[in-house]
Amino acid sequence: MSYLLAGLRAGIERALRGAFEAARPGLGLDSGTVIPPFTVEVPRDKDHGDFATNLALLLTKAARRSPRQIAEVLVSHLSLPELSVKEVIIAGPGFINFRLDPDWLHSVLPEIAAWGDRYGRRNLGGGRKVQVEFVSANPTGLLHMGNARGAALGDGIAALLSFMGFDVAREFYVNDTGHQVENLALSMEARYFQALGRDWPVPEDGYHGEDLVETAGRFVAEHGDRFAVHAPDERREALLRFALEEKLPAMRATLDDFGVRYDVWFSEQSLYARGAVRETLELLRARGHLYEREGALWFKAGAFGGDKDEVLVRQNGVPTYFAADIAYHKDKYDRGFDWVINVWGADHHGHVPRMKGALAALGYDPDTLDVVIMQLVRLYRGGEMVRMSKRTGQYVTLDELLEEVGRDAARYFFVTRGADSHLDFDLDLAKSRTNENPVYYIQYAHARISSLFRQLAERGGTVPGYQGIPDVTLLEAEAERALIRRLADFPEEAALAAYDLAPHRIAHYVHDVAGLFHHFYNAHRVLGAGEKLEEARLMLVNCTRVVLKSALALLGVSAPERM
RNA sequence: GUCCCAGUAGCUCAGUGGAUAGAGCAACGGCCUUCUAAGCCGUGGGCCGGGGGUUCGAAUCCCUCCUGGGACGCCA
Repeated sequence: MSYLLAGLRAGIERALRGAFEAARPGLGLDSGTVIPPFTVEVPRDKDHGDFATNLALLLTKAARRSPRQIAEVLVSHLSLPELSVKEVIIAGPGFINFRLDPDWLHSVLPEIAAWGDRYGRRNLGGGRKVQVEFVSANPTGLLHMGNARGAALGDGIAALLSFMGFDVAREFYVNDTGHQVENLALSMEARYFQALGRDWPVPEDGYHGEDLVETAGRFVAEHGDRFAVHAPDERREALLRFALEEKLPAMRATLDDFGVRYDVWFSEQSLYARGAVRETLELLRARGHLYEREGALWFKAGAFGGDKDEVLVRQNGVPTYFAADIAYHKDKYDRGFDWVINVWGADHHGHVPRMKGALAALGYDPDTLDVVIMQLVRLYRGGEMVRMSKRTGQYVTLDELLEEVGRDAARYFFVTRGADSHLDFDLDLAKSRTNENPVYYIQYAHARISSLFRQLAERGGTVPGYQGIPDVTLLEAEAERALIRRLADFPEEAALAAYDLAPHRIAHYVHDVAGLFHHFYNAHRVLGAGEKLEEARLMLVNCTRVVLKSALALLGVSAPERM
């Protein structure tokens, strides 16, 4: 709702609290009765007014009479000074409905025009530092569909929180050490010898992607066969370094093409290099949360809500991934983030309780860590599921997806569904240039408006803006009022989406706005509607453009001026 | 076996305590000498997986069962 509408809602809420207090004696409620957690919401059905509250329904037990009777008592004590509430009606089982003076809509467009591209922004965060970590793929190959969904989701969440006034940092955790990286080294070694004509198979659990064949080929071009005779450790080290120096910038470039820019690329290796892992282990040990068993060092995760205890240092003395991850999360808090959000694939959900447990063990509030668990992505082409297997190296990469369907469609499709729904990505739909495709439907609305403005400029006209607000009371057609009403929802929608860490709400909202615009556009002429009416409609159209553009920006989707 | 996610229109999914459950696509029927038809209008389509419970009120919360996916490693 517009800021004005939000104010009205807050005013109604206050008035209801006042009415509750005043109605205590009449309802036979003693002073110990607290007001129940009632809602003031916008009813789905327009006939039920602009706002409705369930307060009376929630008081039936305490007041021991029918909700409609309670509602009548409440309403008799209700005073709504200075609010543009036109009537209050008791309806249905006992809802109290508030109908606003319909003229309130007239204030929406001037409000949007005044805020411009800042319309919808809030300062709920007050500059609080929040970190969003997402993708964090192993630097061992190319980015796949799961990474892509994580990128779109994480970036969308970050954008929403930024819109809400948080100081947001986007971070990529680079797993540049450990078992997976060793696998990469061994896979590179195999591809290296293969390039030199030797029969040397890629390890069973190695990386079988074709990209390593090319990487090894470039290594040979640069270094020839001289590493063939080196000690294996040196050879693998050189191959690994070469691969990482190629893979990391490649992933960065891909994500850049996807419209995702990180503030920090955080190296896991760096945690070891500066002793952060050891320090964290010492801290946990000092707090009495570790013990040794069978030559390994264990964390008492079970005592902190985990399913079972977890190994932090193996028998062979090498810390586990989990140990490094704890050190990493401690580092996040040490850097001053007081809210930490991770976007993880569903295959990591079991990691959540022990990570939170580790934070609790270190003395942090585990509730300051939010982990958004994202379900898997399935690709469809021609109605058939595209089988993907990392082991065989057969999977569609993000690069290929961007090549095939383009950035906007990819970004939009990945955030159309809630994170905890499986995502079926229909490649044919995403790249179709027809009305089947929701991305183009929305972008088309923006392009149409832009086209209007081009023609207006050719006629020497200007878009009504900050000075000289036109007479918006002329916008009384149903299609106009419906569009204005929906534009008024934007700040509330953005706030709810941020609160739920759910960009898909914005995806649905912006589609809705586009639909209302197309409906309006088809029913009413803008240019040539008559001087006063044309001005008013231009203003409506411009405000629609502002909201479309802002909402699309939150999703990382462009707002084209032509299509 | 234990835990997590999902099950809503033919398909893909929104809606997670409110009043008569929505959208897109698909199906069917209309609208282009007029600001972009990548558009609009209309029609049909639902035991909200089954059962039980809590509540004035349940798609939404609880229990149980069924189905699909995922996790349960000194991998990450």
